[in-house]
Amino acid sequence: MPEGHSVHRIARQFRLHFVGQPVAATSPQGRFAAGAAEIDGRILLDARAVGKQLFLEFENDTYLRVHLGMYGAWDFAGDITVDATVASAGGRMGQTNQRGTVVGRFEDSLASIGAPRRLRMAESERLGEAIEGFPPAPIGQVRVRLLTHNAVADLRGPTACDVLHPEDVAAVLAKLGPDPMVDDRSAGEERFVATVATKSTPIGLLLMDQSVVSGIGNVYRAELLFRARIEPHTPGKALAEPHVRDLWRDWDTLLHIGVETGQMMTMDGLTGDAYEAALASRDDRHWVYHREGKPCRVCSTPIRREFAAGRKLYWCPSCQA
DNA sequence: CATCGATGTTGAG
DNA sequence: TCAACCTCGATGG
Repeated sequence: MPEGHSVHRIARQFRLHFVGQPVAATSPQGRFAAGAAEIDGRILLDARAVGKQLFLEFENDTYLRVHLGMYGAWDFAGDITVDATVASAGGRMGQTNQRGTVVGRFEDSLASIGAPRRLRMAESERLGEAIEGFPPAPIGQVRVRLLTHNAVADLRGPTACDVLHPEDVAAVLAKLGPDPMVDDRSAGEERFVATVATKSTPIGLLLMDQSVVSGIGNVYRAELLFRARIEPHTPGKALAEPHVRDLWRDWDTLLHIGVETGQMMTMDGLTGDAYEAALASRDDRHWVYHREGKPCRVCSTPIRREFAAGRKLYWCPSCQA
């Protein structure tokens, strides 16, 4: 269940360990057999994320486009190294076995390693055997397996997984708003500011609209609005332009932090005991997200929650007045 | 063990 | 507006 930062980290993992290699593509689950056959054996040329979408570019103008949606995840195994930024952030992305290979789940850096925690016994045994050899046997419903001579990536549960050609890729990209990791910094900001200024839609919905800005999900939405002290129902066009610019720049900041740490760090402004306490609780490390009824960390007013477009929106009615 | 809900999107009605 | 998609961790009995 990633927001944009996770997908950028996945793209980086593909760049580090798969780009430049011929890739054997299969669909152990069978549901993507035809698509896998199209890319099977081709060299991976590039891996890029735009918002929550991942584009793997193969030879012959062939792209694999993946959107993880709500449940999707990539599992990497083989000679996958934990990069320095992950290690320094205390991330537990991968677990090294005796032979120096790593099995890591790439939903985000804090996810459990190697296998779901509640594997059936038979699956645990299979996994144990699999780690000893390479490649490991696929576990569960693997939509796509991408395999090089020393690394493997398993995709499960994606919302979207398609083989595309350049014109299709262009069409997808055309529908996406700016991504601070992709677009030129000021160009992205100008696009975002200009779009928001035309919309009467509440800013709380605009931030979730991938055609307005790419990569923001429900957590970052709530946290960005709190950090900016903006009332979520405010129409976009009613916001003062400097505030909209600040929103964009804060998204740029949080996204870069997220990509480097693998965590949705939104309380970097906290210090001392409050920060430690927040980090100690994995489920309560944000300003307002998932904190309905709890006292605002700034003013102690109970955090409010409502459904907006089918998603839970959290905010402090006092700080974000 | 059964049930629920989730960091998301699409398409039907 | 809402169900479907599809997976798994959290929760409760």
